[in-house]
Amino acid sequence: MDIENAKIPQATAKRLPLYYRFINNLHSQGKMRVSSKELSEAVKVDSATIRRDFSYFGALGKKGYGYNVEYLLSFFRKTLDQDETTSVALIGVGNLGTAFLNYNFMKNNNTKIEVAFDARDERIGQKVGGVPIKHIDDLEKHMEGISVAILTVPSSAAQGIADRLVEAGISGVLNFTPARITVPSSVRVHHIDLAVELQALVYFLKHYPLDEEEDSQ
Amino acid sequence: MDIENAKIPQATAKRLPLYYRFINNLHSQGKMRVSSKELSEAVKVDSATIRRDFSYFGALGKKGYGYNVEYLLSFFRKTLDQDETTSVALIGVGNLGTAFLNYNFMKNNNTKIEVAFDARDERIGQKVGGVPIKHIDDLEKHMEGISVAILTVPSSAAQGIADRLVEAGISGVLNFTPARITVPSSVRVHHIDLAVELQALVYFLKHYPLDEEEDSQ
DNA sequence: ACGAAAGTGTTAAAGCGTTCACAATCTCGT
DNA sequence: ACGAGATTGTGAACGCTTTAACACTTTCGT
Repeated sequence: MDIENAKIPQATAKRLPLYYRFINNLHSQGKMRVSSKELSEAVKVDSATIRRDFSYFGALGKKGYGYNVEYLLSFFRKTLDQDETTSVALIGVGNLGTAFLNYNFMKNNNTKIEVAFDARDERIGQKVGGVPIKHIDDLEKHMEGISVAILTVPSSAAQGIADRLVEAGISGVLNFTPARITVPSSVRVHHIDLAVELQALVYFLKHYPLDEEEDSQ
Repeated sequence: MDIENAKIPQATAKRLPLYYRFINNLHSQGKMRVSSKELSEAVKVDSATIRRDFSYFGALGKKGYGYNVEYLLSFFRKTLDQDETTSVALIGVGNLGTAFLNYNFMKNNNTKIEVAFDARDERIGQKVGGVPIKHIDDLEKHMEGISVAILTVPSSAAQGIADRLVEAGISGVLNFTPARITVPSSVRVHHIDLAVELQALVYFLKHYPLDEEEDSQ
């Protein structure tokens, strides 16, 4: 099954969760069918791109009709492995970490934050968003079955914790610290740098024509 | 001056804030020179890409030597308009919003969050991270001189507030809600969807070979 | 039952971004 | 003052992504 999946372009793969959520919305609104044009307006992705994306999975739609919402939904559920849950740990229960814990990921997602870690004693033993908080010193004791970590710690602590996560066998890290962490090539790291995002937006505003539009990602 | 700037690829523009921060770090460490190779290891961007990026601004380095940190720094300061501050409003003082307010943006940036808005009465009048909180009903009264908005509200409120921001003359929106907002083409919107980022990371882990590495953005 | 309208799936082209590879240039120790 | 070593800036190749465009299929109102 991976042979087929491996052929899907990365750009497409990044849009799948987005498609899935909107199709989910349509379904709960009771909508039965949808065209690439309609979907395009909702998710702000060119309709040709949507058709192309879908076509990597075969012929999901019908010419002259569009896509059956129910069918699309069940297809995406399978494809995104919605049934098989990925266990996630969150490191650093500050404001950003708390935001994540309170976000109801299970609603549409195949991921669950099983455990959170913090360095402050007064936090230990509490639950936030239903997730128990453990002490960062005990990281290694609670990492069984965890394959992904969300890193929302001060940037000075990032590399040290990353090293421990790698040691504990992590597969992927979502890094919200400004620090660019170094890990073995077998570990996938995605950086999301809030300050950079804001600064980049400002740069675009100042230097790019203000009347033709592309979109974020 | 825009004629020159408009030629810079978007991918490059997105990396500029990142470069700027690391050059800043080097400078405060007292480093006098840096090569594209060194910088590459720090920011996790291919050294050829860095040289290419820099070359869009002319010849910033010296062959056989590298780049003078001080010169690079002053150049980037100019280029990123570090001197001219952009005023930002933050809408929605939840956990995520609070994280932003406590982030010291002025440290390295040309942006300042001047005002925050929330719908909960008990929040009004407080300050978070030095930023005063106003009631969302009074949005229009406090938007003078604000050109960018950070949207950290519940997604159900996103479009309504976006409409009001547009009415108030906003230029750019950093949208953290899962909702894809609709705005005139003269307004730039960047979406950052935390759930999608996490889900995309998981998807990559499951479906892409685990031993060759690219990087986030 | 037919024909116009709708809308997919895909081929082909254009656009963008990254990376290779190396000539040109500068540095620096001796 | 020289030559080995370092490192840039960039032409060219490559690969990925988007977009245009349209043949083909299905729908649906009359």
